[in-house]
Amino acid sequence: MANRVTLKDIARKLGLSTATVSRALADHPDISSATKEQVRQTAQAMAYIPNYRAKYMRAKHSRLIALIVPEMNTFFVPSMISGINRVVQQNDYSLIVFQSDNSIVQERRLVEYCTHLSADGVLLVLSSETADLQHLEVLKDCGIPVVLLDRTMDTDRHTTITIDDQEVGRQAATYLIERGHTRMLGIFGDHRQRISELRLKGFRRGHSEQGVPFGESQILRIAMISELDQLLNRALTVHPDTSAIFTMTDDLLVHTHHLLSRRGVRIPEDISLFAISDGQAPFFLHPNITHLRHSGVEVGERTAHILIGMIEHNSDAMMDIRIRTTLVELGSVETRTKALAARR
Amino acid sequence: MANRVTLKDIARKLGLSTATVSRALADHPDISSATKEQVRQTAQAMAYIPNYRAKYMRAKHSRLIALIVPEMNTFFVPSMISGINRVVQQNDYSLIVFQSDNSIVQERRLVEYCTHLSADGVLLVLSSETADLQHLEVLKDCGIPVVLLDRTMDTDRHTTITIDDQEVGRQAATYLIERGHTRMLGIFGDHRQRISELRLKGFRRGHSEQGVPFGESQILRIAMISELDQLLNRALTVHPDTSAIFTMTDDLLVHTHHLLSRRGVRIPEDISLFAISDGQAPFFLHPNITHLRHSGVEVGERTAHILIGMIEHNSDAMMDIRIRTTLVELGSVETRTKALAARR
DNA sequence: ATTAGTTGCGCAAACGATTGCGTAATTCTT
DNA sequence: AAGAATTACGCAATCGTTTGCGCAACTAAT
Repeated sequence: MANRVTLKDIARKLGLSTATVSRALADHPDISSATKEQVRQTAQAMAYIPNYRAKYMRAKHSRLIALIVPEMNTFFVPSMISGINRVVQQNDYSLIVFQSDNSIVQERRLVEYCTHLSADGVLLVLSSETADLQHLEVLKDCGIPVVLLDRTMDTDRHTTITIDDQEVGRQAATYLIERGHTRMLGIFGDHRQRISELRLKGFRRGHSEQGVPFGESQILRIAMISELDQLLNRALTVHPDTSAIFTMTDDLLVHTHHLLSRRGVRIPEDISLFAISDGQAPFFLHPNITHLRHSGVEVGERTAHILIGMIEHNSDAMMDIRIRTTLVELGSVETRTKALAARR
Repeated sequence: MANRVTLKDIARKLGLSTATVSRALADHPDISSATKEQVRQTAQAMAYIPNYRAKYMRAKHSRLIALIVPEMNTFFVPSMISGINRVVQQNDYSLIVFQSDNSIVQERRLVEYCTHLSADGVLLVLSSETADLQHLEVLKDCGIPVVLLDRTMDTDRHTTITIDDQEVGRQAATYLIERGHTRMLGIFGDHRQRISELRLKGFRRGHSEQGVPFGESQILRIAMISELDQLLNRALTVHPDTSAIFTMTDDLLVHTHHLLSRRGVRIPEDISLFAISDGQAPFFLHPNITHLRHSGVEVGERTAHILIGMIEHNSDAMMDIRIRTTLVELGSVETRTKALAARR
């Protein structure tokens, strides 16, 4: 509340005009170096702090980038934010983070709020309730570029950044099948999200390509983590011959890992475990988990670069970018030669 | 970039003045309900979006709350952010998150940036390099309230919110000693942080109160998680009779847990494990880890409430608030009756 | 010595909203 | 019916900057 020092104050003190002071501080060529030095010193002495709101009112931009995530889940999102943050800061923007709590109502509210703030760009990870992208039109109207990432939808009106979810699902199935696993469980997220359906689709395709049957009862769709316990128990009862489990996220991985351990299941001797992961959790679980690495930091960094590019070049070329994943082989998958032999 | 609709545009279209339009939209009693309705409709039709920067330039506030964290570590910070976020949103503020990467230089830069933004308040988790609080004076000068949380310093000039770190350290030691553990390892964070030193101090006191010796070689100070492996190995070699390990954070917990598992150590049969934790990780590790729960969400919520109180009541009563912790007994600590008997 | 060019600075408008004050038209009072 | 009170709106200043333009003073060129 303490009224801040303004350009006018400096100007008055020095007997100059605010225009001159402003230009001096901006190192404008019209101002003599003597004056510049003087202005700089008194600004310093008077503890002058520029008012960005006033500054950016005239400019058409705010150097603010908004990120809306459904939740700060424990694994992927924090690394993603780290990545985004780094790039955003490097380019002299600020990141403002919102959380939609997986609610479309909140998501709509937040998107609208971005326009109020005149954010220069918006990064959006869709909530699980989001069924269409109409609420993003207001951003288009304001000329605010949007990039959808991680949890996206099919769209030709927005740039999206994901991994090739279907391909990654296929790779997972293929990897396990090639190591002799023919009876496995696939644990997937909320089926309303495209990411879940794509990874599942790929997982199915991996099976069919290899001629391995894969039935509905081998699929677990987990909308809330608390459901996992019961569903996993049931599936393992129905399929006592399960030799491998695939989890499509870190959250699912760590909880599955725990439930298996509690059951006394040895990994990988009894059941192999394979995941899509940001690459942190696999290293503190025992044994370390073989996974397809999907780096949150990298996703964040690339996304931020792209958004900033869109902002600064005013481009709205719609792209659909796929981040590569890398296979990290650790100790959680066992090769079943017998089973393999039997199949041949 | 598409130039947005302003009050002036609406006014022109309706043959009114901007003043009337502004008041109509603000539901000012001076305006007739007929006019209000008309204005609201055209505003809607023209897709009018208020410009918050202009709005808040006159007001002395921005409804922006800044949070500076050293890093988005995988456990405590995300839950804390969730908690903060909830309260901030409920009170119609927005949260803007910055990351200092544990660098004092960045922290300084970010604090200064908060003044540029005219944030209404600042939440600060100190970086490990921060040795004094001088860089916060500029906030005081601007009348921006600050609350230090989680990783703080001794100060009588700022409100701080932590758990009673020393007491919690003491409780941890006491808990383990009462269950017959007299040879334990304590794993602590960066020693430059007060939080580490306090928890260690309490841990020591717990020992001395119970008359149990506790030497330097039983202490591991981990500034970077990569050092843990080597230091833990060495300590376990020096103290092969170690029957319990205490970790002061979730990060240290999960990595310690992994290293122990890799060594083939059974928990709790061979070594008991006890932690201070946000309460998530203990449930996905096997066995579940007995811990003193230190809820990030609660810390975040309470902190946000306090800061908002300071903002809105313009109070600068310096407080030092302690969040309570709760003991959650799960399966990672074994009672050593033999050892206990021997001691008596 | 006159013209032309440069240097250094101020005036004032503008960004988009809010708000104290003034005022015309209407309604109420007695 | 004349004054008082109310209603509904507009004028213009204001928040703190930036910036196009104008202009005086000085230097350089002819």
